[in-house]
Amino acid sequence: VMAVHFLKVGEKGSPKPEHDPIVAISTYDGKMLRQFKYDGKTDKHLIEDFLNHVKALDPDIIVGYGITEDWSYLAERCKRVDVPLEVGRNYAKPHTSVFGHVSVTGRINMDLFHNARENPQLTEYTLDEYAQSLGLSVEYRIPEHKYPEYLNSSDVDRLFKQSEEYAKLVYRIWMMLGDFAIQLSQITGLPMDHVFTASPGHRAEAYLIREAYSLGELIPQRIEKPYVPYVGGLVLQPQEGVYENVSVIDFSSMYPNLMLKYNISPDTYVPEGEECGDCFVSPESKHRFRKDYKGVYASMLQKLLDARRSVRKRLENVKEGSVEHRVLDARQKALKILANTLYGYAGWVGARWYLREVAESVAEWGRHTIRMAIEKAREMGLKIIYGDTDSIFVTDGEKLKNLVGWIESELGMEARVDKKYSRILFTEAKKRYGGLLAADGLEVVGLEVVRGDWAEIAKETQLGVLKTMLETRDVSKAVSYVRNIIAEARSGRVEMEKMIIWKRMTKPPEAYEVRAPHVLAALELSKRGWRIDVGDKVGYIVTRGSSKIGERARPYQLVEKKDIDYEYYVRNQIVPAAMRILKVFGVDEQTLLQEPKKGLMAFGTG
DNA sequence: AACTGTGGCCTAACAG
DNA sequence: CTGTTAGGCCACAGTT
Repeated sequence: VMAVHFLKVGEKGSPKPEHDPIVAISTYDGKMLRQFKYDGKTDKHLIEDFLNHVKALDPDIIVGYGITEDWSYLAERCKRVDVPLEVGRNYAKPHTSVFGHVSVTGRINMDLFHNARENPQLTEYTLDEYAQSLGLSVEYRIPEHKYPEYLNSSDVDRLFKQSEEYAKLVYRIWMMLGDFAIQLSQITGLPMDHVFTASPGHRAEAYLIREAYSLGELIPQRIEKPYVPYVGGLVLQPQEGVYENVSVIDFSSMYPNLMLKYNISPDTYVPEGEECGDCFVSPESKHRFRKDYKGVYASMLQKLLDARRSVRKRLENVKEGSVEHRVLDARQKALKILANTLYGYAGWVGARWYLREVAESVAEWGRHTIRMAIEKAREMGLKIIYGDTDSIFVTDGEKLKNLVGWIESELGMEARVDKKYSRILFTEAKKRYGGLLAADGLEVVGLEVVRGDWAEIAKETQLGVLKTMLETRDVSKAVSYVRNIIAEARSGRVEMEKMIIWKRMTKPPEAYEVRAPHVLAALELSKRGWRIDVGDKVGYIVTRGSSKIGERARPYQLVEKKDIDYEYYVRNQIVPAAMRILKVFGVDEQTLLQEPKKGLMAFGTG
């Protein structure tokens, strides 16, 4: 395995291969750290040395972060300095293959960036942020926009050092994720360097192709089909309030198990007008699925679930932390992800095995199942607080076991008490609640606290309020807590970072028809030479003025503290976030907006 | 002509 | 994949 890092420096904005030579290439193979440096005149020699090193080392796997782009950068540089980019085993150049992946003939070319892109929690998608999300600690780094400054200073060695560290970091990450990639490749049949690049849908499809082949089934062509929406999972309306001792019953892998149980599959579906003597019939649309042979979906799921069961069994007898444990754990994770993907795959119009009736029937049987469970729970005298798709929130503890037993014996579905809340708060909204887990800790679902598009100051306030109310139920304490934060904000005693609102770009800035705040901020950035890509997160701060909010939203990099519109943050961020919780206790906005009492609390935080 | 309120629409982010 | 919530823009209608 060879990990590689390319150090590129853009004198004006992001580096361009047309005029910015490669400054250094660092490689690490677990033992040897190598670096090829710019000689001050041309990058011809460092590229040649690097290519010779690759030839000598002859790695099976080349791994990088953003290496897909690096190869095309290197290709352009090679053209300019007249060096053939022979890195493949047949001396071929890297070339584009499927899913936008770049292949190096004879070697496995892994781009960890594609794995990072799958993690929606990341905001900047830098290697450092990605490493941190995997639990690796990262020391101070020179930020990219300062590279040119360092390049022309006596501190240039720190830049080279950093590139070496990056190569080592990439290697370490590969050591953590390699097993998972190998397992995913083995199960799906996708080449290993495609598994991170391919979407979950393509991964499921690769596996289905294997399964169909082994069953002697024909593989459907990819044909454009009309998109017809269908109804999904059932969500119960919660009653606003605080509840004590609430248990959550979860159906385990509900959709996969339903597909298995009713043999729901494109090849077992009986179209309208055709005869079927003995079929499973979906509860609402009356779609029919034959029983006389097992469909591709069911047989794929059967294999996945059986395999996972046996892997988990083997895991019990393997020492934690050992290589075998790591490999097995990676395998059971890969198996679970694939099983859970199949329902989404069935409803994806681009899928070879797409059939709306399949996805529709799965959702129907899901709603049917949960309705039956709710009905039974009520019959048993249990109170239903809430439920979403495959879970029900129930009060009381005694009869729970009976209910779970009934679900397993009468509905033929696996279910278990997943968690217990000692106290839980519901707003009038679905998919938004917070509670204290009996086991330990606060859990927040759907509320602003866990959303990425609210300013930190608002999220922090809401978390404080929620915690206070769940732990002490002391309304006046929560109110004075909010009043103090409002006072601090109004006097500008809040860090600027806490005022940034982040939004992800889903198309290029010019393509938007509505001039929303983040769009205008993105346009301003790109006007100033920043490159804004689809998928990038744009951070903006609302500044003072009387025009529309959008026009006052400016990229946080360009805002000075004195320009911040603190009143906007009070009215549109802090108060709404706090009110979401406090409304439940009858507090109104005016109460929050009053001056804080000049008691100990008010002075305690100054 | 400027202002205000309303509802539809666009957009994003979450739950499962 | 669908279900759900929510903010802000924008066109429009009615008011001043």
